[in-house]
Amino acid sequence: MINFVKEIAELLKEQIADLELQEIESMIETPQDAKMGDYAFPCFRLAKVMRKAPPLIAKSITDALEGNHLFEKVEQVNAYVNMFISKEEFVTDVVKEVLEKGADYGKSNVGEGKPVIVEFSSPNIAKPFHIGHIRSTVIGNSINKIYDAIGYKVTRINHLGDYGTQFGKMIVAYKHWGNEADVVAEPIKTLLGYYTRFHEEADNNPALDVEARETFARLEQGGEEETKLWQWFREESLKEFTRVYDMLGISYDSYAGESFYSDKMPAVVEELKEKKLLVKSKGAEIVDLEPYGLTPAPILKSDGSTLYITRDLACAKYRKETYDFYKNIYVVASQQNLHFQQLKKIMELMGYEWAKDIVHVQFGLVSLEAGTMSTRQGRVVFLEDVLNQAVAHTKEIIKEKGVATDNIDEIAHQVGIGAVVFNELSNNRIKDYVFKWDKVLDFNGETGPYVQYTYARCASVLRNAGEELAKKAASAEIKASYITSPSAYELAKLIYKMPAVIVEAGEKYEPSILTRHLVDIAQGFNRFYHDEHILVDNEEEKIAKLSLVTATKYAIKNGLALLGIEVPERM
RNA sequence: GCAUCAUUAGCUCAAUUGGAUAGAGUCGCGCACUACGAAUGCGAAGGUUGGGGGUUCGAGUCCCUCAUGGUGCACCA
Repeated sequence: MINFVKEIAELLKEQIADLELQEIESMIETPQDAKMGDYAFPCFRLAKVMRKAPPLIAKSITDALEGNHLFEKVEQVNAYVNMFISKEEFVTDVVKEVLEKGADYGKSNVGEGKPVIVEFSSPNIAKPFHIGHIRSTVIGNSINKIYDAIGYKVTRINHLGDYGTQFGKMIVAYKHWGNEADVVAEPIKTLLGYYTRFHEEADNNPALDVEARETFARLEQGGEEETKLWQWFREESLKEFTRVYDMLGISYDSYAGESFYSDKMPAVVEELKEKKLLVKSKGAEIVDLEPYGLTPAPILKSDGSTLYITRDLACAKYRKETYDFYKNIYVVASQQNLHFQQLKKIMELMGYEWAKDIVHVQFGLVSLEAGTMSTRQGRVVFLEDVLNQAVAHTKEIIKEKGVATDNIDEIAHQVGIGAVVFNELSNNRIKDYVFKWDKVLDFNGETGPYVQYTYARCASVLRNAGEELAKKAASAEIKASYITSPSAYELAKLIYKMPAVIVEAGEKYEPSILTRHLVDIAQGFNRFYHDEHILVDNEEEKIAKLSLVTATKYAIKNGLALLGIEVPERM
């Protein structure tokens, strides 16, 4: 496919000797309003080097570019050079490219196979998997897919919260009041019940806390009974998590959680001591980060036991040794900002230059209308319930609309789950939001179902055209002059832009950039669909238009796949 | 108190990282189903980009300051 920006930059370079090619390339813009051209070049910055008024520079560049086969028209407006690409050439190029690449359209190799780790979801064992967990889970999944698509070698890790003093409490509670059958029937709700009961009883009975600490100590030392119980809790919890992951179509390369690093901590602590970073303070062993504007990081408690950050230090080292990562990405809430700042700083102080490759992809808080979520106060919405509700709601709509299908369950699943995921990936990660049922279940406007509907519409047109024509549209030479109308051309431009959008979404760890672009493509198609009749009598025209429909279909399908969303052929 | 993130149309959010007249969706209003799917499209309306300074050819974007809100501030994870 022609790289227009590059081609234009080379043409401009002939006119502007004072700037580097790369700089010129970065200055080329695509105007917000199509009336001002496909590409624009602002000349303000040239005024100083060229010692001429910007509009005059723009004029001379415009004159020089005019007549080049690449352009249909070149205009000077004030300090801007507005360039209009030759439409037929452009549309032919885009459609051909998409049809050739098919399922691979949108992929690239900017990563050159470099290894990247994405840690995401990472729920705590024996705690409910609620709507707040959707963020890390869905954003992380998408970042994985995007990095894979732009040529990195990704490793997907679920860093389970399966370690810490809380498990001492859990084991004690189970031994006092537990029942095996209840745990098997409903693991998380039951275990959570034990956990809250422990806290209630411990308020009046401090002996329980002592017992919990001792129990955890035995667990750390590999005590047989404790280990067995802990493993059982872990397995049962994981079964519940997996149910949700299956619904979302998510899988992992590794479930190495916190406990995995328990035997790797002593070495790191030793290393910190050797490098004289560890100091004693108020009974604990800490790393003093005050010179760097951070609060001190405790590494060992007064009783010598370890902490969350101790494990994360061991974890980062292990990952570097095991995967030799180019980037180690943590998709974790912004609340843990300080933790990751400390982690990076300590790695840096230890002399690891790759500390800079630790990336904290943070996101805002999800709350409920009643306030922030609190499992103890029963103020919580379970993710599984949201997914099930969305699927059920979709099923009703499908019935209502009388969609002719014999796999209503599959479609309801694709659309219902897709709606929830798309909604999550629509906004900037950093924004806080309040979960509202009617918003998740609203399928009009800029939503997942809207984009999926557009896909189904493409599929429908191609079905109506018949297999033979659809095949021709996917392979034959097309008469591009039939698809250069404003709406067809705008649609082609949006499809052309998608691979670059995917790279940008990856570089910024921001799937919403892709989500929004898919809405643009869907809007572009629906406008085209309304403006023009596709299945006309003239066969050449029909095939040309169908090829654009086919290209749109691929773009939407491939794009949604990177968000972790499937597409229905009808809905 | 310190740190940090946010604040853009009634509501939910964009804005090519300093560029042209700040754009979408939604709510409400007015239209369009006897063409290929109305989970759609079109039109009108809606703005002192939280306030105030500054930097420059040019600021929603960068700097300072104030206000409001979220989050975090050593032995939880």
